[in-house]
Amino acid sequence: MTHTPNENVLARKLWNAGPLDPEDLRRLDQVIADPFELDAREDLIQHGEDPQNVHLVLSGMVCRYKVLPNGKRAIVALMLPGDICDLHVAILGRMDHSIGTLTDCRLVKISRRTIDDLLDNHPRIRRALFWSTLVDEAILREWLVNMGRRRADQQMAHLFCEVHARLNAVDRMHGALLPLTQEELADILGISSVHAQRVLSGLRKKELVTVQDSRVALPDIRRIREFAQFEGDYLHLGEAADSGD
Amino acid sequence: MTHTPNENVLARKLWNAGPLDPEDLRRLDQVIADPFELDAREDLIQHGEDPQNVHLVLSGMVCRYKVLPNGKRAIVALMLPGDICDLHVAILGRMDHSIGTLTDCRLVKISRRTIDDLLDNHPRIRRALFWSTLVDEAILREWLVNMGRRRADQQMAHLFCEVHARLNAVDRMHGALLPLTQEELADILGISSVHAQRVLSGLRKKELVTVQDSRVALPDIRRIREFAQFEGDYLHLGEAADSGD
DNA sequence: CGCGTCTTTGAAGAGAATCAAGTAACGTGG
DNA sequence: CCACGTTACTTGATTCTCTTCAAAGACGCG
Repeated sequence: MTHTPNENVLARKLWNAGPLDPEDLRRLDQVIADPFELDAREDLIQHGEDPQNVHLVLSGMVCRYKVLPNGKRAIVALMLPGDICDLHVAILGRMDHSIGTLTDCRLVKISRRTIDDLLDNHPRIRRALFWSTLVDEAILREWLVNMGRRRADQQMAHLFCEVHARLNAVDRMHGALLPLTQEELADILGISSVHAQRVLSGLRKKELVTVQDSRVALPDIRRIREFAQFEGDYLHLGEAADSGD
Repeated sequence: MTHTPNENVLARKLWNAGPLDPEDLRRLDQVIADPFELDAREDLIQHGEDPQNVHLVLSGMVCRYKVLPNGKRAIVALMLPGDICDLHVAILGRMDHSIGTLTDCRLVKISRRTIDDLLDNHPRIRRALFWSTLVDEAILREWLVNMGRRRADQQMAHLFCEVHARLNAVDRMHGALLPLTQEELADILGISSVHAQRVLSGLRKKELVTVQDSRVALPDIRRIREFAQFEGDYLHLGEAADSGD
């Protein structure tokens, strides 16, 4: 359907916003030319910094988080392959939160100059970047609804559905997702890790998820989507988000 | 300090992103030339629509909301004078939520064509619009933290502090804010209206807020900010957000 | 093996939802 | 002018979800 153009995850992600020209694709290939590796649980940027680079995820999982005065951590976004972590810094300046890896990652640094070039001289890419920012916002809105209005079990199921759909949009994946500890899961959902454990084992008992070495899989997408009241439209991925897998 | 350029609330808002040229200001004056009025509790756009216009708030208060299968409403954003309600539609297409007024409002419709013109041909305005989108995102992140991690009384106090700071950034206001019913307040905070009442009267008892005909005022900004653990940096307003009033 | 990290389970208690009544303020029509 | 309906606010009692504290089991690793 929306047949992605190449092996460049950034291009694949932005392709969801609409077709790009071969010239755009070449530019995007340059952008991801020089990746580097990072272990799990390392910070990319910390609150208050004013970094000169923007980061793109090629593989692995990265999160935005804030630490509260009482020491608790709130994870406010999950970045998957193809996601740009912090377009902010190119425009907003000082970081109002931190960014760190959850798993081992392959990443690319993009300079502010490159971002400015993409925004100023490549209208289709600019539009696509704007699109991805707006989608990020839509995801935040859904997380807000999720947190405020749903019980923890539905909320957790909803998160799984979302990650599943987002991974599908950049890379048809086969099998497992979410290499998260229960504490990280709790920090995303805004619940205690003890409760996260109980909720997760509840979902397992309902056979909505299976877990193998702290990796979650969804054996029956349709059923868990129904349970979570998951409506993928907010991801703005076209049919990709709606298809079972 | 950041002395706003004129009586145009859109220009004032965007001025927070950085200075604009006289030419930009003239263009923005054209944009808001033809306002219209709307009563409280009217929908501007509903979930699923694909509208041809974007809306700007000149006065009053507008909200984004989603309605859940169980009939409950979740308010996921508050738009104040100077805020553009739905840049989304110009880029994302189908609405994934609804937008409605909370109070009587003065608004402006902006056509998609105008938005495209601003984005394509006015680099400083484009940058400012991008800035405002990223600030909206930052606000959502803070709401998410607020909802997930703070007790309802701190959460409510935090909301009051935010609205106070945002109103100050476009228009030094004198006195009252938030003409909200307790049910609307509850729909923002993700709590029941009964609990909202108890929490509000708790804040009143602590003399952190005063209420007159369902309008909240903050008699001692410094004290309520401390209570709410409010740090205004996420609003990216420079000193405007930090000053008491 | 021992150590740390993560997971699992139990019991007690706080915060918020829900259900239920009752009060206050306001506009409307008789 | 008052009875009435409507809407918002207030209060109490009960129930539910989740937290906190505590401890024990599982797993991987030097």
